Amino acid sequence: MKRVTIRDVAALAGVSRSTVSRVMNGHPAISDETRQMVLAACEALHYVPDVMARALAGQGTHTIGIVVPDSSNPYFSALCTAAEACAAEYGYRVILTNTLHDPEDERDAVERMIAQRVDGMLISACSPASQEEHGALPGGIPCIYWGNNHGPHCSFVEADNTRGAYEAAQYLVCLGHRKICFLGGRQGSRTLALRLEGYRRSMTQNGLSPWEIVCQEQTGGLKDWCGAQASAMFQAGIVPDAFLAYSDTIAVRIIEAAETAGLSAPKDFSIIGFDNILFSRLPQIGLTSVSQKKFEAGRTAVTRLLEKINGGQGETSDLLKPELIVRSTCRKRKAKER
Amino acid sequence: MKRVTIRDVAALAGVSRSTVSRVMNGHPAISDETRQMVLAACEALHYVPDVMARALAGQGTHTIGIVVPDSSNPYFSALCTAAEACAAEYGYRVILTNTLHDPEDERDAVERMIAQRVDGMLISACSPASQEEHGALPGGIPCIYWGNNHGPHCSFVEADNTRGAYEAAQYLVCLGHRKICFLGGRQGSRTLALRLEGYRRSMTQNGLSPWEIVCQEQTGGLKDWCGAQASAMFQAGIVPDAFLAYSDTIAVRIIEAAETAGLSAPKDFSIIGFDNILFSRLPQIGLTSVSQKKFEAGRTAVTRLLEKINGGQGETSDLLKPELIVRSTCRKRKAKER
DNA sequence: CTGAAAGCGCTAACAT
DNA sequence: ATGTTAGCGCTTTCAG
Repeated sequence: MKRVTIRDVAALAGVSRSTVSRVMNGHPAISDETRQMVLAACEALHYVPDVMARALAGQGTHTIGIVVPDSSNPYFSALCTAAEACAAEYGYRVILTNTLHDPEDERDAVERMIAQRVDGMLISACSPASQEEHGALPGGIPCIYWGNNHGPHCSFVEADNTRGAYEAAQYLVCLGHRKICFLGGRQGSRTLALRLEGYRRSMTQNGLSPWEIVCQEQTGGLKDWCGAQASAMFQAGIVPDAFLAYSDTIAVRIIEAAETAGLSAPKDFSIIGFDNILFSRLPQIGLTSVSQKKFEAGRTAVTRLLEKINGGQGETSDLLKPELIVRSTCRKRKAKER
Repeated sequence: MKRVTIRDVAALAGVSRSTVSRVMNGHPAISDETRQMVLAACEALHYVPDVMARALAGQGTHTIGIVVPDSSNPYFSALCTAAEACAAEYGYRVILTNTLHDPEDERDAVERMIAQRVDGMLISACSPASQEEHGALPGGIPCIYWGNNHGPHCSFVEADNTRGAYEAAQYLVCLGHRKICFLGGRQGSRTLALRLEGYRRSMTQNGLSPWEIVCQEQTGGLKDWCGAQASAMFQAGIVPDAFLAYSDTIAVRIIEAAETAGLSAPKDFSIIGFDNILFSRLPQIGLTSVSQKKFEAGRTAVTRLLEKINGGQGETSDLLKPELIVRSTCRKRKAKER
């Protein structure tokens, strides 16, 4: 079955190719009669305009590129799905790449997106450094950064992480916890920096000392690393009053490690995660978590990007207010326990 | 920053455009000297060949299209991520669309993929009917169907659902359960049909009567629907010995509904899910599940697709053997309980 | 080994 | 209101 082109339609309808093109693009100056003819021909032939050719001829591609570290991570998965759905509403397609947290892959991905002539990009960089490295590349093509790992001078949509971490930490302090351990995140991540900032502010304000366990390696499985750290900790008999985990997935790993060591939350320690991903709400998990409003973030990012694509100028920045979803992994520490 | 084209490179290197093209494509008949020149020029200009133009000129797009019902579903999310990773290894990009289980969206998606000139497609259809409807469309472009909702005469990669369901049901029977309820799935889904087949075979073999609760509506949230069914059931005081849930996500909903009604697994009933998704392994869930080897499925599908793209003929079919992952949502029913 | 020229499918002035 | 004519950036015979 050969590809059906605009010529075929033109031939069948007995008009010129431009006329067909005009009909396809809703050009006003077309007689109703010919429009019918053409439409009928399209129908008969199952004609679908070739996006490549169209793009080449100067129209946009109606495609937006999404670059994320790992779309199987529920957090990104939600973001991507929301974005895809929102983009589809506006007639945009989405092309997706995972960088697996590798700055080199990230750079390649951005280049390939450009080669693909995406009309715009949604990027969640590995780190501000990696973002700045390829920041110049898009040259003109609109770009919104997702999450917090971006350098200065660019448009972004991010959750207010500092505030989220601060409020979570305050909550733990109010519950009477004093030895509060922040666990997880990769050194160099701005998200991490922001969350640590909120955490530290709370610690300082309450006269407590920060206790931070952060991954220094730049590649490899962060979750596994964190799980191992937690295990080691419990094995050594060290149990904080509470954990502020870098993410829900990490919180779950910590809880897992704890179970193995015969401990559990909230009995032996309280724990809060970040992101409020899908399974945190399961009664069996009931993880108290700082919610990032992923769906809203996905939509906002696409909306902003589309604004830019359609001529919007200037840098935009959306700071989404996080929300502490209280469930059942934290409990009040009684005075005598301290 | 203007787009840099092959002319710019040609000009800088002092050669013709064809020569640049040859270098870019690793054509053998090129003197080392000119190759160096050209490569240097590319480097200097940050030249990246335009994928659109290249596609238009007859080369493939090195893009594969993925059409799934819902990529935020952990099952598809895993599949997509595996596929994306595998495709990337071979230098292929991936473009993704969610159909949200709407046959019309599905058809549109397939058409758009064709318009995008994808070199091949991975499709997880809503139902065999919807697949057959657009089955003719791809006309020549290679296509692998994922999962079980495909009609006859097409290449596919699927898990052996019948066997999986059969073995799961047998396991429940061995545990001493007799009132075993199959809950979930959408009428018309072939996956459902296959699972039911396995379930029924086991029931019949053991002289038990099937008890099936299946969603008849063709759109809308399946998970919510199932949750509601389970709630209604518990509210009415009906509690099976065991559930065979259509999927893990549905199993979790059932468990949730149970908790609300003051019941829990495996105390009050046993339950097995399908898919062994990410969170089923969490100790807090510990859901016994029929594992679908999603990662392997993703890779196999891409591999087969690439074989086809590179000239492979004929229909392929991979039936992946499922595996029952025993965790802690099932228990032996004591004789006196019967 | 390299260049010139034709064309992939479509759009966008410019004519008519 | 419609047809004509150039390209868009690249590959690919076909000559040299």
